[in-house]
Amino acid sequence: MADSKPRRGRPAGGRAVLTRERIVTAAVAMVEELGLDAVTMRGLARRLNVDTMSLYHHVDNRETLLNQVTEVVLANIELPPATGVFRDDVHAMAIAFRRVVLRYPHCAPLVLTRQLGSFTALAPVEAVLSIIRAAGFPPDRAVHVMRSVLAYLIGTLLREVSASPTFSGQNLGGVERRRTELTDSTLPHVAESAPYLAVCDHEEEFEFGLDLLITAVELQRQRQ
Amino acid sequence: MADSKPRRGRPAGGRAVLTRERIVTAAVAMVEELGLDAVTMRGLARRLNVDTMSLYHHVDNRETLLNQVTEVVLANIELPPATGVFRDDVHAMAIAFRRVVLRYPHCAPLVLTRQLGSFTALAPVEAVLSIIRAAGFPPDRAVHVMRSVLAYLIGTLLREVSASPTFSGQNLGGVERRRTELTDSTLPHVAESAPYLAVCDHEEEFEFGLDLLITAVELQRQRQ
DNA sequence: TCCGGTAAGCCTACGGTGTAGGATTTTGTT
DNA sequence: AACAAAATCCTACACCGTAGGCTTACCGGA
Repeated sequence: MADSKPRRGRPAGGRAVLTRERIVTAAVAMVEELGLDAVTMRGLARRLNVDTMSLYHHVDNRETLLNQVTEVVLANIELPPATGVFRDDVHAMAIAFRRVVLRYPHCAPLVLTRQLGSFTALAPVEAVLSIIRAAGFPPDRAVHVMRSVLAYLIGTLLREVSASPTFSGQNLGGVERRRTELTDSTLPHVAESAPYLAVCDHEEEFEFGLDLLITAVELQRQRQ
Repeated sequence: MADSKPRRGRPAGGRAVLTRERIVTAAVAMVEELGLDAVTMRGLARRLNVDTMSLYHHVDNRETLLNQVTEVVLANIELPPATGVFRDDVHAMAIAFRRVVLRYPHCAPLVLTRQLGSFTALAPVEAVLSIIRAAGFPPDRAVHVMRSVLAYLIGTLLREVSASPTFSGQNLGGVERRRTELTDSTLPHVAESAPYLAVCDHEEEFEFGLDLLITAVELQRQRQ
Protein backbone atom coordinates (compact mmCIF):
# COMPACT_ATOMS: atom_id res chain seq x y z
CA MET A 1 0.00 0.00 0.00
CA ALA A 2 1.73 3.18 -1.13
CA ASP A 3 0.85 6.21 0.89
CA SER A 4 2.28 8.86 -1.40
CA LYS A 5 -0.22 11.41 -0.18
CA PRO A 6 0.45 12.89 3.26
CA ARG A 7 -1.65 11.30 5.92
CA ARG A 8 -4.28 13.08 7.88
CA GLY A 9 -5.10 12.88 11.53
CA ARG A 10 -2.69 12.10 14.30
CA PRO A 11 0.80 11.17 13.19
CA ALA A 12 1.43 7.44 12.89
CA GLY A 13 3.57 5.87 15.58
CA GLY A 14 7.00 6.57 14.17
CA ARG A 15 6.51 10.17 13.22
CA ALA A 16 7.80 12.95 15.38
CA VAL A 17 5.12 14.64 17.39
CA LEU A 18 4.70 18.33 17.08
CA THR A 19 5.34 20.18 20.31
CA ARG A 20 5.22 23.73 21.46
CA GLU A 21 8.89 23.44 22.26
CA ARG A 22 9.81 22.01 18.85
CA ILE A 23 7.95 24.87 17.21
CA VAL A 24 9.57 27.58 19.27
CA THR A 25 13.03 26.12 18.79
CA ALA A 26 12.52 25.98 15.06
CA ALA A 27 11.25 29.54 15.13
CA VAL A 28 14.38 30.77 16.90
CA ALA A 29 16.60 29.06 14.36
CA MET A 30 14.52 30.39 11.52
CA VAL A 31 14.65 33.95 12.79
CA GLU A 32 18.41 33.76 12.93
CA GLU A 33 18.72 32.24 9.48
CA LEU A 34 16.25 34.31 7.55
CA GLY A 35 15.45 37.33 9.65
CA LEU A 36 12.37 38.26 11.61
CA ASP A 37 10.03 39.20 8.78
CA ALA A 38 10.84 36.04 6.86
CA VAL A 39 9.45 33.89 9.64
CA THR A 40 5.87 33.21 8.67
CA MET A 41 3.55 30.59 10.00
CA ARG A 42 3.52 28.94 6.60
CA GLY A 43 7.26 28.94 6.27
CA LEU A 44 7.72 27.65 9.78
CA ALA A 45 5.29 24.83 9.13
CA ARG A 46 7.07 23.95 5.90
CA ARG A 47 10.35 23.74 7.78
CA LEU A 48 8.77 21.36 10.26
CA ASN A 49 7.17 19.28 7.51
CA VAL A 50 3.78 20.02 8.89
CA ASP A 51 0.66 21.76 7.79
CA THR A 52 0.40 25.41 8.69
CA MET A 53 -2.66 25.02 10.83
CA SER A 54 -1.13 22.29 12.93
CA LEU A 55 0.99 24.93 14.57
CA TYR A 56 -2.09 26.55 16.02
CA HIS A 57 -2.77 23.53 18.20
CA HIS A 58 0.35 24.39 20.18
CA VAL A 59 0.66 28.12 19.74
CA ASP A 60 -1.97 30.81 20.14
CA ASN A 61 -0.86 32.99 17.28
CA ARG A 62 2.22 34.50 15.68
CA GLU A 63 2.52 37.33 18.18
CA THR A 64 2.67 35.13 21.25
CA LEU A 65 4.96 32.74 19.41
CA LEU A 66 7.41 35.61 19.05
CA ASN A 67 7.08 36.25 22.76
CA GLN A 68 8.12 32.67 23.37
CA VAL A 69 11.06 33.11 21.03
CA THR A 70 12.04 36.08 23.14
CA GLU A 71 11.89 33.99 26.26
CA VAL A 72 14.11 31.30 24.84
CA VAL A 73 16.78 33.86 24.10
CA LEU A 74 16.37 35.44 27.51
CA ALA A 75 16.71 32.06 29.15
CA ASN A 76 20.09 31.64 27.50
CA ILE A 77 21.70 34.40 29.51
CA GLU A 78 24.52 32.88 31.52
CA LEU A 79 24.37 34.73 34.76
CA PRO A 80 27.89 35.09 36.16
CA PRO A 81 28.47 34.47 39.86
CA ALA A 82 28.63 37.62 41.93
CA THR A 83 32.00 38.67 43.32
CA GLY A 84 30.73 41.37 45.64
CA VAL A 85 32.64 44.11 43.85
CA PHE A 86 29.92 46.37 42.56
CA ARG A 87 31.68 47.60 39.46
CA ASP A 88 32.78 44.14 38.38
CA ASP A 89 29.40 42.57 38.96
CA VAL A 90 27.45 45.15 37.02
CA HIS A 91 30.00 44.92 34.25
CA ALA A 92 29.83 41.14 34.12
CA MET A 93 26.07 41.23 34.07
CA ALA A 94 26.05 43.71 31.21
CA ILE A 95 28.55 41.65 29.26
CA ALA A 96 26.44 38.54 29.75
CA PHE A 97 23.41 40.34 28.45
CA ARG A 98 25.31 41.68 25.48
CA ARG A 99 26.71 38.27 24.69
CA VAL A 100 23.34 36.60 24.45
CA VAL A 101 21.92 39.42 22.38
CA LEU A 102 24.80 39.17 19.93
CA ARG A 103 24.46 35.42 19.76
CA TYR A 104 20.92 35.92 18.48
CA PRO A 105 21.27 39.16 16.57
CA HIS A 106 18.10 38.74 14.56
CA CYS A 107 16.09 37.97 17.67
CA ALA A 108 17.56 40.99 19.38
CA PRO A 109 14.86 43.47 18.37
CA LEU A 110 12.40 41.18 20.11
CA VAL A 111 14.43 40.87 23.27
CA LEU A 112 15.16 44.57 23.45
CA THR A 113 11.69 45.72 22.60
CA ARG A 114 9.18 43.48 24.30
CA GLN A 115 8.53 43.83 27.99
CA LEU A 116 7.57 40.47 29.36
CA GLY A 117 6.47 39.77 32.88
CA SER A 118 7.14 36.05 32.87
CA PHE A 119 9.43 34.27 35.24
CA THR A 120 12.16 33.84 32.64
CA ALA A 121 12.12 37.55 31.96
CA LEU A 122 12.27 38.30 35.65
CA ALA A 123 15.36 36.21 36.36
CA PRO A 124 17.82 38.76 34.96
CA VAL A 125 15.98 41.48 36.84
CA GLU A 126 16.48 39.54 40.03
CA ALA A 127 20.19 39.20 39.33
CA VAL A 128 20.67 42.90 38.67
CA LEU A 129 18.66 43.90 41.69
CA SER A 130 20.67 41.59 43.88
CA ILE A 131 23.90 43.23 42.75
CA ILE A 132 22.61 46.72 43.38
CA ARG A 133 21.08 45.86 46.72
CA ALA A 134 24.37 44.29 47.79
CA ALA A 135 26.00 47.64 47.10
CA GLY A 136 23.83 49.16 49.77
CA PHE A 137 21.08 50.90 47.84
CA PRO A 138 17.60 50.81 49.35
CA PRO A 139 14.99 48.92 47.30
CA ASP A 140 13.45 51.97 45.66
CA ARG A 141 16.81 53.37 44.61
CA ALA A 142 17.85 49.98 43.37
CA VAL A 143 14.96 49.93 40.95
CA HIS A 144 15.92 53.34 39.62
CA VAL A 145 19.51 52.33 39.12
CA MET A 146 18.52 49.11 37.43
CA ARG A 147 16.20 50.85 35.04
CA SER A 148 18.88 53.36 34.12
CA VAL A 149 21.44 50.70 33.37
CA LEU A 150 18.89 48.63 31.49
CA ALA A 151 17.85 51.60 29.40
CA TYR A 152 21.44 52.19 28.42
CA LEU A 153 22.00 48.54 27.55
CA ILE A 154 18.88 48.41 25.42
CA GLY A 155 19.84 51.58 23.61
CA THR A 156 23.39 50.57 22.72
CA LEU A 157 22.54 47.02 21.82
CA LEU A 158 19.68 48.13 19.64
CA ARG A 159 22.10 50.31 17.74
CA GLU A 160 24.66 47.58 17.53
CA VAL A 161 22.42 44.88 16.13
CA SER A 162 20.64 47.10 13.67
CA ALA A 163 23.76 48.86 12.45
CA SER A 164 24.77 48.37 8.87
CA PRO A 165 27.98 46.38 8.37
CA THR A 166 29.45 49.54 6.89
CA PHE A 167 28.92 51.37 10.14
CA SER A 168 30.42 48.54 12.11
CA GLY A 169 33.72 48.80 10.32
CA GLN A 170 33.71 46.20 7.56
CA ASN A 171 33.63 47.43 4.00
CA LEU A 172 36.11 50.26 4.22
CA GLY A 173 34.99 51.78 0.94
CA GLY A 174 31.58 52.40 2.46
CA VAL A 175 33.16 54.00 5.48
CA GLU A 176 35.09 56.41 3.30
CA ARG A 177 32.01 57.36 1.34
CA ARG A 178 30.06 57.91 4.51
CA ARG A 179 32.83 60.02 5.97
CA THR A 180 32.88 62.41 3.04
CA GLU A 181 29.09 62.59 3.19
CA LEU A 182 29.33 63.77 6.77
CA THR A 183 32.14 66.17 5.99
CA ASP A 184 30.03 67.78 3.27
CA SER A 185 26.92 68.05 5.41
CA THR A 186 27.34 71.79 6.12
CA LEU A 187 26.97 70.96 9.81
CA PRO A 188 30.23 72.12 11.37
CA HIS A 189 30.48 69.78 14.32
CA VAL A 190 29.28 66.82 12.34
CA ALA A 191 31.93 67.58 9.75
CA GLU A 192 34.57 68.01 12.39
CA SER A 193 33.80 64.63 13.98
CA ALA A 194 33.12 62.89 10.68
CA PRO A 195 35.94 60.35 10.97
CA TYR A 196 34.59 59.22 14.33
CA LEU A 197 30.95 59.34 13.32
CA ALA A 198 31.48 57.27 10.19
CA VAL A 199 32.38 54.12 12.07
CA CYS A 200 31.59 52.56 15.40
CA ASP A 201 33.59 50.11 17.45
CA HIS A 202 30.60 48.72 19.24
CA GLU A 203 32.47 47.02 22.03
CA GLU A 204 34.48 50.12 22.86
CA GLU A 205 31.34 52.20 22.72
CA PHE A 206 29.56 49.75 24.96
CA GLU A 207 32.32 49.88 27.55
CA PHE A 208 32.58 53.64 27.45
CA GLY A 209 28.99 54.36 28.32
CA LEU A 210 28.77 51.52 30.78
CA ASP A 211 31.80 52.87 32.61
CA LEU A 212 30.20 56.29 32.75
CA LEU A 213 27.06 54.90 34.30
CA ILE A 214 28.81 52.68 36.82
CA THR A 215 31.04 55.51 37.91
CA ALA A 216 28.06 57.76 38.46
CA VAL A 217 26.24 55.11 40.43
CA GLU A 218 29.24 54.45 42.64
CA LEU A 219 29.56 58.14 43.28
CA GLN A 220 25.94 58.41 44.28
CA ARG A 221 26.31 55.53 46.69
CA GLN A 222 29.19 57.25 48.45
CA ARG A 223 27.22 60.45 48.85
CA GLN A 224 24.31 58.69 50.39
CA MET B 1 -23.57 64.79 -17.58
CA ALA B 2 -23.40 62.91 -14.32
CA ASP B 3 -19.96 61.64 -13.44
CA SER B 4 -20.97 59.30 -10.67
CA LYS B 5 -18.06 56.99 -11.36
CA PRO B 6 -14.64 58.20 -10.24
CA ARG B 7 -12.69 59.75 -13.04
CA ARG B 8 -9.51 58.37 -14.41
CA GLY B 9 -6.37 60.17 -15.38
CA ARG B 10 -5.11 63.42 -13.97
CA PRO B 11 -7.46 65.09 -11.52
CA ALA B 12 -9.70 67.79 -12.99
CA GLY B 13 -8.81 71.38 -12.12
CA GLY B 14 -10.56 71.72 -8.81
CA ARG B 15 -9.45 68.51 -7.16
CA ALA B 16 -6.62 68.44 -4.70
CA VAL B 17 -3.40 67.16 -6.16
CA LEU B 18 -1.67 64.26 -4.53
CA THR B 19 1.75 65.16 -3.22
CA ARG B 20 4.52 63.35 -1.46
CA GLU B 21 4.04 65.77 1.39
CA ARG B 22 0.29 65.25 1.61
CA ILE B 23 0.88 61.52 1.71
CA VAL B 24 3.50 61.65 4.42
CA THR B 25 1.46 64.02 6.55
CA ALA B 26 -1.55 61.75 6.29
CA ALA B 27 0.64 58.80 7.16
CA VAL B 28 1.88 60.49 10.33
CA ALA B 29 -1.66 61.28 11.41
CA MET B 30 -2.77 57.78 10.60
CA VAL B 31 0.03 56.18 12.57
CA GLU B 32 -0.94 58.22 15.60
CA GLU B 33 -4.63 57.44 15.25
CA LEU B 34 -4.53 53.77 14.44
CA GLY B 35 -1.07 52.52 15.29
CA LEU B 36 1.82 51.52 13.11
CA ASP B 37 0.58 48.16 11.87
CA ALA B 38 -2.78 49.58 10.92
CA VAL B 39 -1.21 51.93 8.41
CA THR B 40 -1.39 50.12 5.11
CA MET B 41 -0.99 51.49 1.65
CA ARG B 42 -4.58 50.63 0.94
CA GLY B 43 -5.88 52.27 4.08
CA LEU B 44 -3.78 55.34 3.53
CA ALA B 45 -5.07 55.68 -0.01
CA ARG B 46 -8.65 55.30 1.21
CA ARG B 47 -8.08 58.07 3.71
CA LEU B 48 -6.82 60.33 0.93
CA ASN B 49 -9.71 59.39 -1.38
CA VAL B 50 -7.31 58.04 -3.89
CA ASP B 51 -6.50 54.74 -5.48
CA THR B 52 -3.86 52.70 -3.74
CA MET B 53 -1.49 52.68 -6.65
CA SER B 54 -1.55 56.43 -7.01
CA LEU B 55 0.57 56.63 -3.90
CA TYR B 56 3.38 54.87 -5.69
CA HIS B 57 3.82 57.83 -8.04
CA HIS B 58 5.09 59.84 -5.10
CA VAL B 59 6.51 57.25 -2.75
CA ASP B 60 8.88 54.39 -3.49
CA ASN B 61 7.33 51.85 -1.17
CA ARG B 62 5.97 51.44 2.31
CA GLU B 63 9.36 51.10 3.94
CA THR B 64 10.74 54.37 2.65
CA LEU B 65 7.43 56.03 3.38
CA LEU B 66 7.92 55.10 7.03
CA ASN B 67 11.40 56.59 6.84
CA GLN B 68 9.83 59.83 5.71
CA VAL B 69 7.35 59.64 8.56
CA THR B 70 10.31 59.31 10.88
CA GLU B 71 11.90 62.39 9.39
CA VAL B 72 8.79 64.47 9.86
CA VAL B 73 8.76 63.64 13.54
CA LEU B 74 12.48 64.28 13.84
CA ALA B 75 12.06 67.64 12.13
CA ASN B 76 9.61 68.65 14.85
CA ILE B 77 12.23 68.70 17.56
CA GLU B 78 12.43 72.22 18.92
CA LEU B 79 16.08 72.69 19.60
CA PRO B 80 16.49 74.93 22.62
CA PRO B 81 19.11 77.71 22.50
CA ALA B 82 22.35 76.82 24.22
CA THR B 83 23.16 78.55 27.51
CA GLY B 84 26.75 77.43 27.80
CA VAL B 85 26.12 75.52 31.01
CA PHE B 86 26.88 71.93 30.09
CA ARG B 87 24.44 70.26 32.43
CA ASP B 88 21.56 72.52 31.52
CA ASP B 89 22.14 72.24 27.80
CA VAL B 90 22.31 68.47 27.74
CA HIS B 91 19.24 68.35 29.91
CA ALA B 92 17.29 70.73 27.70
CA MET B 93 18.28 68.78 24.63
CA ALA B 94 17.14 65.52 26.18
CA ILE B 95 13.85 67.05 27.24
CA ALA B 96 13.27 68.38 23.74
CA PHE B 97 13.87 64.94 22.32
CA ARG B 98 11.57 63.34 24.83
CA ARG B 99 8.86 65.89 24.17
CA VAL B 100 8.71 65.21 20.47
CA VAL B 101 8.77 61.46 20.99
CA LEU B 102 5.86 61.68 23.41
CA ARG B 103 3.96 63.94 21.07
CA TYR B 104 4.06 61.15 18.49
CA PRO B 105 4.01 58.07 20.69
CA HIS B 106 2.97 55.67 17.96
CA CYS B 107 5.68 56.94 15.64
CA ALA B 108 8.23 56.60 18.42
CA PRO B 109 9.32 53.05 17.59
CA LEU B 110 10.27 54.36 14.16
CA VAL B 111 12.19 57.33 15.48
CA LEU B 112 13.99 55.31 18.12
CA THR B 113 14.77 52.35 15.92
CA ARG B 114 15.72 53.59 12.47
CA GLN B 115 19.11 55.09 11.90
CA LEU B 116 18.82 57.65 9.17
CA GLY B 117 21.69 59.53 7.61
CA SER B 118 19.65 62.35 6.14
CA PHE B 119 20.15 65.99 6.90
CA THR B 120 17.06 66.15 9.11
CA ALA B 121 18.34 63.26 11.15
CA LEU B 122 21.75 64.86 11.47
CA ALA B 123 20.50 68.17 12.82
CA PRO B 124 19.95 66.89 16.37
CA VAL B 125 23.33 65.19 16.20
CA GLU B 126 24.91 68.50 15.34
CA ALA B 127 23.19 70.17 18.28
CA VAL B 128 24.35 67.56 20.76
CA LEU B 129 27.88 67.57 19.44
CA SER B 130 28.04 71.33 19.68
CA ILE B 131 27.07 71.19 23.34
CA ILE B 132 29.65 68.56 24.16
CA ARG B 133 32.39 70.23 22.19
CA ALA B 134 31.64 73.50 23.96
CA ALA B 135 32.30 71.68 27.23
CA GLY B 136 35.83 71.06 26.07
CA PHE B 137 35.80 67.46 24.88
CA PRO B 138 37.90 66.66 21.82
CA PRO B 139 35.95 65.49 18.76
CA ASP B 140 36.52 61.77 19.28
CA ARG B 141 35.45 61.90 22.92
CA ALA B 142 32.48 64.03 22.01
CA VAL B 143 31.20 61.28 19.75
CA HIS B 144 31.54 58.72 22.51
CA VAL B 145 29.68 60.89 24.97
CA MET B 146 26.96 61.64 22.48
CA ARG B 147 26.42 58.00 21.69
CA SER B 148 26.20 57.12 25.36
CA VAL B 149 23.60 59.75 26.06
CA LEU B 150 21.68 58.84 22.94
CA ALA B 151 21.68 55.18 23.85
CA TYR B 152 20.22 56.01 27.24
CA LEU B 153 17.55 58.24 25.73
CA ILE B 154 16.53 55.63 23.22
CA GLY B 155 16.35 52.96 25.89
CA THR B 156 14.20 54.91 28.34
CA LEU B 157 11.90 56.37 25.74
CA LEU B 158 11.40 53.02 24.12
CA ARG B 159 10.28 51.67 27.45
CA GLU B 160 8.07 54.66 28.09
CA VAL B 161 6.15 54.58 24.83
CA SER B 162 5.67 50.85 24.75
CA ALA B 163 4.72 50.55 28.40
CA SER B 164 1.23 49.40 29.22
CA PRO B 165 -1.00 52.05 30.81
CA THR B 166 -1.05 49.85 33.88
CA PHE B 167 2.68 50.15 34.24
CA SER B 168 2.55 53.89 33.77
CA GLY B 169 0.32 54.37 36.78
CA GLN B 170 -3.26 54.58 35.53
CA ASN B 171 -5.59 51.73 36.38
CA LEU B 172 -4.66 51.19 40.00
CA GLY B 173 -6.32 47.82 40.15
CA GLY B 174 -3.88 46.54 37.56
CA VAL B 175 -0.98 47.92 39.56
CA GLU B 176 -2.13 46.08 42.64
CA ARG B 177 -2.48 42.81 40.76
CA ARG B 178 0.93 43.23 39.20
CA ARG B 179 2.48 43.99 42.57
CA THR B 180 1.20 40.79 44.15
CA GLU B 181 2.39 38.88 41.09
CA LEU B 182 5.89 40.19 41.68
CA THR B 183 5.70 39.53 45.39
CA ASP B 184 4.77 35.91 44.74
CA SER B 185 7.48 35.36 42.15
CA THR B 186 9.81 33.42 44.50
CA LEU B 187 12.57 35.85 43.48
CA PRO B 188 13.59 37.54 46.73
CA HIS B 189 14.82 40.87 45.44
CA VAL B 190 12.02 41.18 42.94
CA ALA B 191 9.56 40.55 45.73
CA GLU B 192 11.29 43.04 47.97
CA SER B 193 11.15 45.78 45.35
CA ALA B 194 7.73 44.80 44.06
CA PRO B 195 5.99 48.06 44.98
CA TYR B 196 8.59 49.99 43.00
CA LEU B 197 8.74 47.55 40.11
CA ALA B 198 4.99 47.48 39.64
CA VAL B 199 4.75 51.07 38.49
CA CYS B 200 6.96 53.57 36.75
CA ASP B 201 6.91 57.33 36.91
CA HIS B 202 8.51 57.77 33.53
CA GLU B 203 9.50 61.38 33.96
CA GLU B 204 11.18 60.76 37.28
CA GLU B 205 12.93 57.73 35.83
CA PHE B 206 14.04 59.74 32.86
CA GLU B 207 15.54 62.44 35.05
CA PHE B 208 17.23 60.00 37.36
CA GLY B 209 19.27 58.22 34.69
CA LEU B 210 19.97 61.38 32.77
CA ASP B 211 21.34 62.98 35.91
CA LEU B 212 23.56 59.98 36.47
CA LEU B 213 24.99 60.23 32.99
CA ILE B 214 25.52 63.96 33.03
CA THR B 215 27.26 63.76 36.38
CA ALA B 216 29.59 61.09 35.11
CA VAL B 217 30.40 63.07 32.00
CA GLU B 218 31.13 66.21 33.98
CA LEU B 219 33.39 64.25 36.24
CA GLN B 220 35.29 62.84 33.31
CA ARG B 221 35.77 66.30 31.87
CA GLN B 222 37.33 67.54 35.08
CA ARG B 223 39.78 64.67 35.19
CA GLN B 224 40.96 65.32 31.71
C1' DT C 1 -4.56 76.63 -32.60
C1' DC C 2 -3.22 72.13 -32.60
C1' DC C 3 -0.45 68.35 -31.03
C1' DG C 4 2.37 65.33 -28.76
C1' DG C 5 4.84 64.15 -24.49
C1' DT C 6 4.50 63.40 -19.78
C1' DA C 7 2.91 62.87 -15.39
C1' DA C 8 -0.90 61.64 -12.55
C1' DG C 9 -4.47 58.79 -11.51
C1' DC C 10 -6.95 54.34 -11.92
C1' DC C 11 -7.70 49.18 -12.60
C1' DT C 12 -6.45 44.42 -12.66
C1' DA C 13 -3.90 40.82 -11.07
C1' DC C 14 -0.31 38.05 -8.55
C1' DG C 15 1.74 35.95 -4.88
C1' DG C 16 1.95 36.34 -0.29
C1' DT C 17 0.06 36.80 4.84
C1' DG C 18 -2.55 35.25 9.49
C1' DT C 19 -6.02 32.43 10.93
C1' DA C 20 -11.26 30.72 11.49
C1' DG C 21 -13.93 26.46 10.82
C1' DG C 22 -14.53 21.90 9.82
C1' DA C 23 -13.29 17.10 8.21
C1' DT C 24 -10.35 13.16 9.31
C1' DT C 25 -7.51 10.07 11.63
C1' DT C 26 -4.94 8.17 15.51
C1' DT C 27 -4.28 7.46 20.33
C1' DG C 28 -5.39 6.28 25.05
C1' DT C 29 -9.18 5.07 28.31
C1' DT C 30 -12.84 2.66 29.70
C1' DA D 1 -15.05 -2.90 21.48
C1' DA D 2 -16.64 1.70 21.97
C1' DC D 3 -15.69 6.24 22.59
C1' DA D 4 -13.65 10.86 23.78
C1' DA D 5 -9.74 13.65 23.12
C1' DA D 6 -6.11 15.29 20.57
C1' DA D 7 -3.49 16.01 16.62
C1' DT D 8 -3.27 16.68 11.82
C1' DC D 9 -4.70 18.49 7.51
C1' DC D 10 -7.72 21.03 4.08
C1' DT D 11 -10.48 24.86 2.51
C1' DA D 12 -11.52 29.44 2.54
C1' DC D 13 -11.58 34.42 3.74
C1' DA D 14 -10.05 38.89 4.13
C1' DC D 15 -6.28 41.24 3.95
C1' DC D 16 -1.45 42.87 2.42
C1' DG D 17 2.44 45.18 -0.89
C1' DT D 18 3.14 46.17 -5.40
C1' DA D 19 4.19 45.14 -10.78
C1' DG D 20 2.25 46.39 -15.23
C1' DG D 21 -0.73 48.60 -18.24
C1' DC D 22 -4.49 51.81 -19.44
C1' DT D 23 -6.71 56.44 -19.47
C1' DT D 24 -6.91 61.04 -18.86
C1' DA D 25 -5.59 65.94 -18.00
C1' DC D 26 -2.16 69.25 -18.28
C1' DC D 27 1.65 71.93 -20.53
C1' DG D 28 5.26 73.49 -23.85
C1' DG D 29 6.41 74.11 -28.47
C1' DA D 30 5.13 74.61 -33.38
